Amino acid sequence: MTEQLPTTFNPAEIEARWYQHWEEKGLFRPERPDAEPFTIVNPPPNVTGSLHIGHALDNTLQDIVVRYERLRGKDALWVVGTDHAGIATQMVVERQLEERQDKRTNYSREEFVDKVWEWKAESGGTITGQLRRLGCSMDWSREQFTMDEHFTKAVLKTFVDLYNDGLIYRDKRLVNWDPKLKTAISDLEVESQNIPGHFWHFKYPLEDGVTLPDGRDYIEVATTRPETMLADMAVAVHPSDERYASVVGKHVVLPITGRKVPIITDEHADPELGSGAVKITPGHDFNDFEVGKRAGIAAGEMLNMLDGDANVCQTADGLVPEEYLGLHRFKRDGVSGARELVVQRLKEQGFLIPHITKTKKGETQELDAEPRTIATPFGDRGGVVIEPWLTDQWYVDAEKLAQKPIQQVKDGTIEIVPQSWEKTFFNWMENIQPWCISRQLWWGHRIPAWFGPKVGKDQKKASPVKINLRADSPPGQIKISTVEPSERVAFVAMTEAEAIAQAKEYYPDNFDVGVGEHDVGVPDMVRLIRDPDVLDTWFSSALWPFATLGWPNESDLLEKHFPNDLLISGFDILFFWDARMMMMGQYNMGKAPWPKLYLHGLVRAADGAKMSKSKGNVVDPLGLIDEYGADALRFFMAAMESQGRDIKMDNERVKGYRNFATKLWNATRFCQSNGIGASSTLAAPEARLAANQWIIGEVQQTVEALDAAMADLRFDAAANTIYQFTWSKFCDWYLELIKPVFAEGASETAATETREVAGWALDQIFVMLHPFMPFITEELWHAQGALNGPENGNPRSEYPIITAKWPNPRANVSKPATDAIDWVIELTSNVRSAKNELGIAPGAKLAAFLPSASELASSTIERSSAAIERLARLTPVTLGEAPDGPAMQVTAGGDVFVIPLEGIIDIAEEKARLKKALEASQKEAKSLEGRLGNANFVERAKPEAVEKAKADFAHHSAEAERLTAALARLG
RNA sequence: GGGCGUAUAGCUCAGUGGUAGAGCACUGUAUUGACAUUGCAGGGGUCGGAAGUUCAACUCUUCCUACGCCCA
Repeated sequence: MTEQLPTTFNPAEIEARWYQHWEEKGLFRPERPDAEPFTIVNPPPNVTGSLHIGHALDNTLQDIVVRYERLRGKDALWVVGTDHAGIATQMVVERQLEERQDKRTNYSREEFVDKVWEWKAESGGTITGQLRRLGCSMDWSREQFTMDEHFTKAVLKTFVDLYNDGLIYRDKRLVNWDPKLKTAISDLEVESQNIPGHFWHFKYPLEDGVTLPDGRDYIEVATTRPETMLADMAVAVHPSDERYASVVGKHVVLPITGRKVPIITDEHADPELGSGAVKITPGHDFNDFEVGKRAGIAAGEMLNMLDGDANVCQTADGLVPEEYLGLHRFKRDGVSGARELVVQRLKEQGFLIPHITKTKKGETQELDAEPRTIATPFGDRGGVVIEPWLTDQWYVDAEKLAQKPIQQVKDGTIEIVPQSWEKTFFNWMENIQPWCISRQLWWGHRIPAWFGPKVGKDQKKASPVKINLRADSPPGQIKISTVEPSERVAFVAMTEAEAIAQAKEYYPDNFDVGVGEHDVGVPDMVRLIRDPDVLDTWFSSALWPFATLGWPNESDLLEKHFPNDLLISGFDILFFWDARMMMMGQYNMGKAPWPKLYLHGLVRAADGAKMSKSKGNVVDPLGLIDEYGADALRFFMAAMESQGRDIKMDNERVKGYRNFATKLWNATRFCQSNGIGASSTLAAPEARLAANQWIIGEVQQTVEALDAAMADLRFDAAANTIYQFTWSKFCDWYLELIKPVFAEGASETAATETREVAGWALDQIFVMLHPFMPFITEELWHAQGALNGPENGNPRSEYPIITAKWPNPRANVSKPATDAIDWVIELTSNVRSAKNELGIAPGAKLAAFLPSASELASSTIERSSAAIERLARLTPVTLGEAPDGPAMQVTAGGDVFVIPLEGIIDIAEEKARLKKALEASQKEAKSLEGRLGNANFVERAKPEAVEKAKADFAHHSAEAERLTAALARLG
């Protein structure tokens, strides 16, 4: 890429080329052993996923920070990798099998897992390729996967350590069961939705002729889930509810099952809700579970009436009638379920209390149930209603692990940006529930626990036959798969061998211990079996900040890059991922994983709706890249990212930033056509000309503003700063100001200086813009380098911009010089504006008189007459009184130019213009006068505010006077 | 029911205790050499409503209204 740039900027043409160059040359992680580290870990996307607009935002922000820090000389490491995403990935592969009329259970576990690995090999590169298209400068040489061998080691170690510390335990309690995926899920994976449903009222007859004070021989209960009455174990009333005090301790006989259940008291029963009496199904409702426990029912005794598919099964007491067995819990695919049958039977038997209501026409109507909106839990992956189900699962004691992170956020060890998220964080962390981490899936990290039969102390020395817990096991051989969970003991270890060793310690000396289901002819042997479940995906990704760096092995890499410096994530995974990294970071590493957590919002559709596949309003970032270029999309994301707000998609704005890239492209072409090439110094060149000093000063201010914005992670402010500088200062003013320097016959010294300064300023733009728009800046950087390259001894063109140096102008610009340019700019704008209002052709050159010139004016007119002529189109400018006759007045600073208008314009129009300006000044002056006349203001306001008001008043009064005089002169 | 957030120009959004800004859109205008993916100029806002604090409120406080999100 030398010689000439094409006349139009084509993003697609340069993007692939530069990305490949960076990656091949290892530029995303240049060797900087002595440099200060800077580390970000990428939230690992699902391995089989593809890039959506949220990834585009998340990764753009991270790349901006990483490129910025790399340019500032740090050893910047952006860890990248993918997540095995247990449920999501298994679902994808199962769906593929379904399409071929096949299913998972047609295969062995090993065969199926192999299929998932095959699928990963096939499609795992999709999203990583897409991240490259976005320009993300991650360290691909160390790409990670949460099921890499070393990662698995980290996961197992964490599990074993937590278990040994009592922070992981097995418990029988209600879990959120997804009957479609047939696995337990955590609280976070449950989404509550309000859906229309019903509230049924039933009569539960009192036993043995007992009656309520009002004579009724039944208790009325209401429920939204009638089918669960098959497993009801009590009726609860509030302890202070007088209506039922006389029957507490008595029993009701449940319709259908005939089960006798007690009437108990519990705070959970709300006297205001329905009849005040509530049916209690401890095995299928979270609240009832707690009520049941308080009533002294152990988890193991709680009745269960559903199987893993949420079909009715027989309860332990065998009281569920035959006709219910096998029915689904409720109507599904048009087929009635247990719910419908229960309602039908109760109605037939007279136990249903109808809901009486009036129609719109005022007629009384009788319904089976009261219509009601019900907050219903759904699995976020499976999409079906979650069933609270009593099972044995592994839990993390999240409450204990949460304590240190809570404190760290409170004491500032971890800063959450924007801070408003702290409250949400505390609210969740301070009420955190045990974290269910076991999943009944095949794809994932298998839990390192091996079960064997529990042995009582007295059995320790007994013969093998006596610890044979089940009749169907041959003597001396114990198959754990036939042992009730409550009769199992777990050996938790990193390896099978360690688990066996533990087991040998546990079992009587004369026992041998092995692993596996079957055993033929080996007596006196305990067969352990590994827990078939896998861990919640988030259990492994919680280790991401250090397991990706090699932990638990110690290394320089880990030492240098942990803790990380910053985490950027969407607020939607604050609890799923961020909080758990805090817990695991603290537990495993003894430290917070990063000192700062930046949370960004969601990218929404143009109408503000959440994007979703079902709504069909998903915007594909790759499509935007194809249309406008990756640089434009990235700049859009940055410019729109203000803290604490979601981003609404706006294609027009992306287009605007594509235009911005084109603007820079053309500005560079202009520079090249005037012999302006690459800079050769990091510091600003020596400059004498005012325009050059001015742009150097502006660069300096821009760098400062940009650094300030980046320090605060104000991506919008950073993007707008570089945008405004490039377009409004550099292109609109500086390039226009220097055009005369390259005119024929102009000073060669001035041209040389200007080439140096312009080339330098352009390079500073490239570097400052590079984190936001890496592709075009790299392209133009090299194009400029080709113009003033190594053949001239310029070292700058030997390295790419990605590893260039962040601007450090160290310039000393003179105030009179920059003031002069600001003055020219003001004069030019005012002249243009006046001409426009008076309908004078913009190109018309006008003579101007300056009756009393300030020092700034006279020296600027002398030194920068070419710029004044070219931009303000005033020529000649005479220092002195204007001849009599109609004229317009234009100001710059305190200087008033008189521009004769004879023959050019209608005097009336100038008078109108002056009058408008006069009114504005008078209004301002009057308001300021009023304020200054207020003693309270003068006495109590800050002195600088008073000073400013005085100065403004003086200015506006003088302006009004001047305008009045000018008007008078026009007659 | 609890918590959080938002409300500023037609649209999308910044913003500060001293009477408001950007981009897009709109209006007018310019076109022989960087750029029409452009230049120049302009119109447009009682900063959601009410009360309070203050010399001064778009900004701070309280309440209200609307919308959105999270949790139960």
